[in-house]
Amino acid sequence: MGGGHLEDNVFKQYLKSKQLFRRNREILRPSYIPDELPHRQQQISQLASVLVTALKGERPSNILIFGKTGTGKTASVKYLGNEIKKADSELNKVSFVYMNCEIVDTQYGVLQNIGNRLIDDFNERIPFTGWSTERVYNILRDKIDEEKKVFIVVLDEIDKLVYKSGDDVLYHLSKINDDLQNARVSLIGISNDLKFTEFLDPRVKSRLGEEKMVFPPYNAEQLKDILSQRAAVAFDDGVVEESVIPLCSALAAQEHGDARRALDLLRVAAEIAERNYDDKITEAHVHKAKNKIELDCVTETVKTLPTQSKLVLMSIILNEEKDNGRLTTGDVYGTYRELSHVVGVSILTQRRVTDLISELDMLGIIRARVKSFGRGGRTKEIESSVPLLETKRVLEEDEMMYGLKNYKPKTQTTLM
DNA sequence: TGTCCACTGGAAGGGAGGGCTT
DNA sequence: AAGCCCTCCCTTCCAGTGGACA
Repeated sequence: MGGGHLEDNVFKQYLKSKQLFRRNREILRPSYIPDELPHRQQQISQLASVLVTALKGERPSNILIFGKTGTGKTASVKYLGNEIKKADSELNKVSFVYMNCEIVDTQYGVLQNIGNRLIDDFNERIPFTGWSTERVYNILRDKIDEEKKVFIVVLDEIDKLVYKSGDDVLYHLSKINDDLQNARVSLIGISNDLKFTEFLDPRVKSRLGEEKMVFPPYNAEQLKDILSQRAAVAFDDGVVEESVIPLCSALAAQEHGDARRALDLLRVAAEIAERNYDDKITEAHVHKAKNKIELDCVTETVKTLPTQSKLVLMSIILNEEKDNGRLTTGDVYGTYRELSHVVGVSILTQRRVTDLISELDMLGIIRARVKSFGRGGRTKEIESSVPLLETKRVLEEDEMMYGLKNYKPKTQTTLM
């Protein structure tokens, strides 16, 4: 490095740049649980009034909590979990087990997971596969019953579990108290789908929903309070321009009052500002953040798709690029067969591909609606709902798809 | 009014892949 | 090694269907 003037030194910008985050940026992550949850006092005290029974050594009623994403359900429950642990630290009569059923979504998985939380000895752990479910249940039951204790088991995203694996586990868990001599178990189910209880066995439904609560969405004002509270800890005074927090709140309020979204907007805006070496967070950063979040979300989902789904998605995109009117399952399947042949993977049946299409629809990557074309038959009408070029680029990054660069499908879709 | 198309989506089950048990 | 168990991904089979057209 020759003796350059500081002006043209590569480190110049770094030296000049200012650290925007005062502390750990975790504070702006939705998973962070602050000491106080604004605008959730009512829900928290209602929950507390039910759960306090546990501290008296008796079983609290089971609770079902409903509310859209980002309405503070998980945060409130975890917050109470911590409070209970504090209150119980001397007596140690209560155990709090939290589990996310989107990650653990099988009967076996749920039982195994709860069981292993209670087993310290590594050698006694329940293996993630191999045993019969009944055996896992028996171990779990015995383990729970060892002490006179109250177990509060939280099943977050419980609807996912029910849709995937039915209600057998819930049946057993909600009835486990009949098999216990000493301990007591109470369940807290968290769901953002109000209707999932319709899929439950009536007995399970009534046992699980002894208490029900709904978390309403936050409005823009409330979101502002939440953001201000966290921003005050995360940033120094004056770093956040005045209009930034109201803007984040307003944008998130449009998305059914999603606090998670509001926090993400603010955090990503700050990150963008930091990367640009700006010393303030402005509205422009928030708008950029909004686009980035949306695009990242798509990119991430597409990237993590299994190969076969990627091929199906690619087929849809290629067809759409040709733009020949409506796109049906048959068209997509035709192209899909072609592509699979080109890249040399096994070709799935149309039945299976229908399911993959439905999955893509559920992920929000495409839109697929069943429609009847009279004599033309009844089938899904498909259109992608992501930016074509970007998505295609992401798909092409997959080694599997190398052979498809610049590939033009041959299948002629019949024109309208 | 009925026909008939091009699928849809449920049911059942196979088999591979993880792993435990004896 | 043989015999289990549980889950995932997939196939086979098939009754069912909305609505344009004859």
